[in-house]
Amino acid sequence: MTEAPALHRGARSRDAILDTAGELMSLHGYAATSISMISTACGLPVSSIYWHFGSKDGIYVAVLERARTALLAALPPAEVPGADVRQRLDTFLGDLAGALRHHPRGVKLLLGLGTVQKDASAAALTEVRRYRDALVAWARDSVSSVFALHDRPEVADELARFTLRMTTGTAVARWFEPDAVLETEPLRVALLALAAHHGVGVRVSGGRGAES
Amino acid sequence: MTEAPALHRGARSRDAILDTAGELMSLHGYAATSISMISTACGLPVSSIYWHFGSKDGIYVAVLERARTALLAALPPAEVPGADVRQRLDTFLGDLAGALRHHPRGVKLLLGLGTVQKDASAAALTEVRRYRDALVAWARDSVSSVFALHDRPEVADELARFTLRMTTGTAVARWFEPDAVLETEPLRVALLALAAHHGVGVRVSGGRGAES
DNA sequence: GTCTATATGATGATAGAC
DNA sequence: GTCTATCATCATATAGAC
Repeated sequence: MTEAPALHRGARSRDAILDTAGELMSLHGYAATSISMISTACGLPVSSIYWHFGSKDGIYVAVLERARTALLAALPPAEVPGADVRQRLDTFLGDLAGALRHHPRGVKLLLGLGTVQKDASAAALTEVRRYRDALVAWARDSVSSVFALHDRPEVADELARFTLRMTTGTAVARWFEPDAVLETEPLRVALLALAAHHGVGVRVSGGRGAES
Repeated sequence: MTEAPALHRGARSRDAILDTAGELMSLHGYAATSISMISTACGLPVSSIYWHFGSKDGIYVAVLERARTALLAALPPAEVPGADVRQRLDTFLGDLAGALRHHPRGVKLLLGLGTVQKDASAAALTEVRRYRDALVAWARDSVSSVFALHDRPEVADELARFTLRMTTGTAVARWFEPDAVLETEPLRVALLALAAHHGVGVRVSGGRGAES
C-alpha cells in the first residue's frame, strides 16, 4: 500500500493538496488560508507543497485552473437540445441549477477570491479572468441556443448577463443561507418576458407577442 | 490648526481610521488588510488604532456598522411614491441603481467579507448578518410598496429576493468589469412579468393578464 | 489621545538529509 | 518526492512616556 510507485505517489499528493487547498480557500478566502493550514489538513509537510507548487500563488493558480476545468466539464453543452424554446429553456435552467448545486465551491472560489488584488499576482489574476470569461462564454452560447438568437447577438448578451448575474447573486446568497437554491421558476418567467420584450417570438401555445 | 480640542481630534481620528480601513478592507478583504497597512495609509500610529477599536475584529465590526448605516441612509424610503405600479417601479429601480452606483464599497464590504468565517468572531458575524438582514427587509418593503403586495407577502418575498440577487450579481460583476451597472431596463421587464405571473395586476395601458 | 518601542507568535519560504 | 529543521519577515497586540 505504501509502496505505490513514486510517480503515482506524486500525482496523488498533488491532487490531495489541491483538494484541501481548494476547500480551505473557498471557505476562508485566499489570504486567510495559510500553507500550514493546508499542510496539517492534508497531512503532507509544508515543503512538499512547495515542491509541487513553488509558492502560495502557485497553489492558488492551480486550484483555480482545476476548478475551472471541473466546472466547465460539469456544465451541459452550450448547444441545448429540445424542440421548442420552452423545452430548451427548462433543460438549460435545470442544468444550470444542478451545476450550481453540485459545484458550490467552483463559484465561491471565483467570488471569495475576487478580492485578491493585492496578494495574488499576474498569473492568478489571469486565471481568475479566464475562469470568468469561460462562464460568460458558456452562458452566452447556451442562451443563444435556447432562444435561437444567432442573428441577435446583443439580445443573447443581455439574456446571458441577466442569467449569470442572477446565478452569481444566488451563489452569494448561499453563504448567508446555505440552503438557498437557484430559483429556476422566476428566472424562467423573467427570461421569457425579456425575450418577448426584444421581439423574440416564443408563441408555442397561446403565446403573447412582443411589447413594442 | 494642530491645536484642535482633544475631544474633536479623537472623533476625527476615529473617522479617519474607519475611512481608510473600510476602503482597504473592501479592496483587499479582511484577512489581507493588516493593521500596519491601515496605520500607514491614514497616518496614525498602530497603537492609536488599538486605543480606538481594541482589536482588528473591533475595526471590522465598526467598519461594517458604519457601512450599514451609511447605505441604509442612502437608500430611498421603503414607501415608494408614485401613482401607479410602473411609476413606482421606475422610481424604485432608479434609486436602487443609484445607491449601488454611489455606494459600491457598501456592497463589496458585505461580499468581500462574506468569506470571513475563520478570522472574524461572533460580533463580526452578527454585524454582517444584521447588515444583510437590513438590506433584505428594505427590499421586501420596497417591492411590497411598489406592487401593493401587502396581502401577498410570499410574492413580495420572491420579488425582493429576485431583485436583491440581481443587484448582488451586478455588484460582483463590477469587480471584473468596473463599469458594470445595474441594468434597470431588463430588471423592470422581469419584475413586471413576475408580478403578472403571480396574478398581480398591472394593466395601466394595454396590460396583459397573468399566465395561468 | 498620540507617540516610540517592543514582545510574541505565525507566516511564506528554503536547506539539506534521506 | 518526502521529511525535519530553520530563517527572515510580518502579523497582532501591548507598555509606557508624553
